[in-house]
Order: sequence, then structure tokens, then C-alpha cells
Amino acid sequence: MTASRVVNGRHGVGAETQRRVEEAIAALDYVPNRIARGLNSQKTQTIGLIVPDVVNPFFGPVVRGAETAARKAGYRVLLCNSEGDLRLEREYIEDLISHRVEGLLVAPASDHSRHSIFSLLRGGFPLVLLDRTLPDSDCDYVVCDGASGARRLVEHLISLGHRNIAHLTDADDTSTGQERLKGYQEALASAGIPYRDDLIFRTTVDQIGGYRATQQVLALDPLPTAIFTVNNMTVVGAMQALRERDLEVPQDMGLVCFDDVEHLAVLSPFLTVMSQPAETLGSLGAQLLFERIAGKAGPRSRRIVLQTDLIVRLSCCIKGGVPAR
Amino acid sequence: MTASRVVNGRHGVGAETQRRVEEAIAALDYVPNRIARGLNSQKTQTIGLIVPDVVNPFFGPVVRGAETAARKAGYRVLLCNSEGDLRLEREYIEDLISHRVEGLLVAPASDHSRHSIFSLLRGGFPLVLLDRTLPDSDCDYVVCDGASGARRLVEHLISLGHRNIAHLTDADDTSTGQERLKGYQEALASAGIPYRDDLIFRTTVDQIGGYRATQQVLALDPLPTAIFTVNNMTVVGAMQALRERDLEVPQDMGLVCFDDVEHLAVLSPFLTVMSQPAETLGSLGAQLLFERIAGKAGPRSRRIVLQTDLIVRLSCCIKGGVPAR
DNA sequence: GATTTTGTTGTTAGCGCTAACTACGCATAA
DNA sequence: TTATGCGTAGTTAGCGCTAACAACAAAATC
Repeated sequence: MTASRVVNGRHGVGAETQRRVEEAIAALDYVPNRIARGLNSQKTQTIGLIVPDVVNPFFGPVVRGAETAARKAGYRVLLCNSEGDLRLEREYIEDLISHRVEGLLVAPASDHSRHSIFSLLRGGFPLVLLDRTLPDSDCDYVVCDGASGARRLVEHLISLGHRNIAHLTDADDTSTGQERLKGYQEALASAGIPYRDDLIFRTTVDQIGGYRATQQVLALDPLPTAIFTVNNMTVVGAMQALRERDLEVPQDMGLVCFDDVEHLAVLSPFLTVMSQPAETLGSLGAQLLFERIAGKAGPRSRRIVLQTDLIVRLSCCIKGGVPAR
Repeated sequence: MTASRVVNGRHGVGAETQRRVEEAIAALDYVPNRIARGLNSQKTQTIGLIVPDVVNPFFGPVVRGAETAARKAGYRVLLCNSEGDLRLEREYIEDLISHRVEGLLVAPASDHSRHSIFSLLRGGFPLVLLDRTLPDSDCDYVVCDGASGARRLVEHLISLGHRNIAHLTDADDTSTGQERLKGYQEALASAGIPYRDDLIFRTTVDQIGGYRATQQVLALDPLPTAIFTVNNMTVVGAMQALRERDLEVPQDMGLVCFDDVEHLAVLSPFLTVMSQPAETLGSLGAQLLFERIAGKAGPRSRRIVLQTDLIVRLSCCIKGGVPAR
């Protein structure tokens, strides 16, 4: 007990005793066991963070933001890559609870994630959703304003003369996809351009999905003059498909997307994008979570919506104007 | 005890009893407590992973590789970003030990990391170094062959006619920097080009460091015809500095570096690079670590050196030949 | 029928820590 | 002197789990 007091810097230990304990600590290379401490305090100083993929240039900064905020709050982060897979996501959640994380930051795979998330976490377990919301959910989240972002992005295309804009998005089971589609529709509507269902291409929002969807776009006649892809992975696949067909961006096809990639932006300032504050999203999410864990949050769920930034580069600005199609 | 047997799927429980226990588990939303299990088994099913920065396009895949391998082995990963800071790195190691991780994967900040790493981990704690080795270290590691990679990269430049090649590297306190410099020197030597100390620019190997060092390069007279930067962050800064001075790559200056960036490679296949198998490095490191943890590894340290791939793109191939300087 | 075996269930203890409390010596106050 | 308070050190118990063992009934064996 006296040793415990010394380790935790509590008062009520004589100077001589303290010295002897410290001596023993040094001699034995003693490191306090947080596992044991956690067992009786029910505090593990650990949170779980589930993202689809750390390598995704959007989620990398999210992870860093969350981890840095966690460190500052004295917490460690158990990182999990769900690969956007519901089964894996569920397995991770279960396992993290078993590891007694004090809270969970989750960027859910899709709307269907709500089954695992809310069944496993019923009973007020501290949870903050990142990037995406879930239907019928009443919990804290931090997301970006996808509708406004998409609207501004598409308005930008329209202002350049584009009328015929394809949109590559997901299977309509994520809040991000739904919001961005909504923004796309709003922009068309306010410009008086009719919405055409055949310009929406649903796919997996990764590189290969973007590639395949773009192949479908390129089968259209007439071709659209621009493509708006739902995220940074899809746009890579789109670029591949365009290059294969010897179509130049922006001369033959305008191209814009959500998410900026920092390195890319410097090395090749090319894509016009809607940039999301990913690192802020991660650190704010962590902050909300720690407030929740500390019981300082109140019963109402807190919803933070971050604004996005339009970054205009070259991928849709055409000197000779938009091709007539 | 009987409940414990059911939870762990041990035999020796009657069918009826098992049913009743399972019923209770469901009714109570019972989730086994790994913390308590870990306390008496001394196994937490957890490893620590320390990298300078997950956002770095090299370390992202390392983390994913390690995490995926860990999941397959039934382990979770505590992720830490050391920011290349020795103090922070030390703090993390201490904390992870306190969290009783069963082993540690570390991409060390620099040669100086060995003080914290080996003082904290004396006594055979399972440890695998990633990406960089440490001087006087006798422990498992997985790295890439930096000397050979750098040599081939510089030989490529030389084969294109470059003779006057600047090299941006770090403060000579990382094995990666030392190896790559060695490769650079070897390539020059075997081509009979004298090594010039004034073409080596030491800096922090991040974007701003690359930027500043390149400004110094551009103060040379005559200018070198190509720059070889030690990694993917430095090259971004270099590109910035070149652009500010209206120097075109490759017409006015050749540019090559270590590390490929996947998205970038597709969106803008521009930089000639030496690509490192980052994800493999992470997953192999994790595998070595789990063998060590399981006691299957033997006392000898295992050293894995992965080969790198030269990817030739446009950033140093000049149609009109190398400018005479 | 007596003994052994087998299968099932329960008990005890301890992993390392700390909240809550007890014990005790010493100084101060009544 | 006795009562009171304070500062320091130590005891007990319990967090949730499981190894090791004990207990017991039913079944198999002698």
C-alpha cells in the first residue's frame, strides 16, 4: 500500500520511506501494471478506433488526429481497420469491448453497421461516430457537410459550363454518399438542369470501383463533360480508366472529387477537390468521446458538422470551354 | 468456474448446464473481461506499434500490414505516433510496457532511440524493429535494402547522363539515411564520378526540410542537374522549392526519391522512385514478433532485408539530354 | 456388493492493484 | 494526567478471471 502511494505520488508517506521505495523501484525495474490497476478501477485508459483503412489518405489524418488527442488526455488507442466489412467491424467491436476500452470512435462501414453498433453498445457505452452518421441513431458524431460540399463542387462545374455531369457514388447505404448525392441534385436543380438517373453510377467506393464505374460512364453516348466522384479512392480508378481510353483531363473530361491528398496536392496540383478537415475530425471526435467518458456530456447527443473547402485546380477548367456534347 | 468453462468452450460441462449458462450470458449481455483474464494469464493479446507518423504514405501501409497480421494472430494493436520525437517515443514505450503489451514493433526515430529502447526493454522483451536498425543492436528487424536501392536509383540517373547529383538526407543518425548515402556514393564511385561533400544536404526529412534544403541546392553555381531525396516527404518540399523558382522537372532539374505513393502514382505517374514494400514490411515484422512472443524464435536475432523496386517515370528522363552544367 | 473410473460441478487461491479501514506513535490541548 | 488529533504504515478485501484441486454422483469394473 505504501508503495502504491509512492507510485501514485500520494501524500502521507515519510521522506525516508519514500526514498527506500524509490530505490526498490529502480533496483527492480518496476513498471506499474495498468492491467491490474484497470481491473479494480474499471479504467483502462484505452479507447478503440475503427476505420475502414488507415492507408486511405482521408482516414490517415483522422487516425493521427484522434491518437494525438488521446495521448494528450492520457489515453492509448487500439486501432482497427474494418476494411469496410460489416462482419469484421462487428468482430472488432466485440473484441474491443472485451478489452474493456472505455469508449469507441467508429467510422462505420455503412448504414448496416448500426445493427452491430447499437446492439453491442446498448446501455450508454461511450461512442462517437466519425465521418458518417447512422440512420435512427441518437449518438454523438463528427462529420463533414457533404451536401453543401457536393453542391458547391457541382456548382463550380456548372459555372464552367458543364451541364452533363456524371456522379460516381456508393450503394446508397452511407450517409456520406447520400449527402453528396443530395448536394449534386441541389446544384443541378438550382441551375435548372434536369436530374438524370442514368448519370449516377453506383459502385464500391475504392479504386477498382471507380475504374469500373468510369468504364460504364465512357459507354454513354453522348459522353458527359465531367465526372464527380464521391471520394479520393474512386477518383484514382476513374483517372486510370480515362487514361486507358486516352482521354485527357480536363480537355476531354472534367474530373472533381471529395477529399484532398496533401502530398499529391503539392507534387501535382491538378485535381479540383472538396477538401475535408480530416485531422480535425479525428481530434474533435476524440474530444467528444473523452467528455462522454468523463460523464461531462449530458444525455443529449452532440452533432458536429464541419465545413469543407473547395480547392480549385486544373482538372475541370478548360480554356477552350466545355466540349459541346 | 463452470461458466468460465462454457465461455472458453472447454469440455466437461453438461448439456443442460451449458444451455443455462448460455442463456444467462445472453440475458445479461455478458462479455468476457480480457483485462481480468490477462491479469492472471499474463497475456493481454495486445502489441504496441510505434511509428513516426501514420499519415506518412510509407508508414500507413506498414501499420495496415502489421494490424492485419495481428488480427489474424488474435492480437490487437496499440498504435502510437512518435512524431520522430525521442522523448515522446520513450514515453510511449514506457506506457506500453505499463499496459502490458506482449511485444513491441518500433520504427525508431533515430539512432538515439537505442537508449530508450534498450534500457526499457532489457531482459528479452519481444521487440522487432521496422524500417530502421539501431547501432550495436542485437534484435530482430525488418528493413529494406537502402544501399542497393539508392545505388540503382543513382545509377539510373547516371545512365541518363547526370553527373552532378545533389542528395538531400538526414542528420546521419538513421540507418536508412546512412545506407542510402552509401548507395549514392557507390553508384558515383563505380561510374568514376568524384564524390563531393558539398552536394550532400542534411536536413529534417519532412516537407519543410526538403523545401529548405532545396533552396540551398538552388544557391549552388553551377546547379546540379538532378536531386535525389531520401524519402517521399522531402521530395514534396523539394518540388515546392523548384516550382517557386520556376524550374521544371525534368527539363530543368531531374528529381528522384525513395518511397512510392500509390495514389499519386496513378493520378500523376511522374516521379521516378525506389518503391519499398511497406505493407509487407509491417506484416513480416508482426510475424517475427508473434514468433518471438510464442517463444518459437530462438536466441539468435533474425534480420530480414527486403528488396526495393525501381520505378522509372518521367521525373528525370530528358528528351533533349541532361543540361550541360 | 465393493471398488474404481468417469463426468460434472464447485471451492480456493492468486494474478497486481487500490479503496477503505485499522493500528499506532507522537504532538498538542484540556 | 487524560483526551484528542494528526501523520504514517499496514491490513483486508475485492476487481473478474482461471489453474489446481476437491467433492460428489453415476457408471463401469472387479
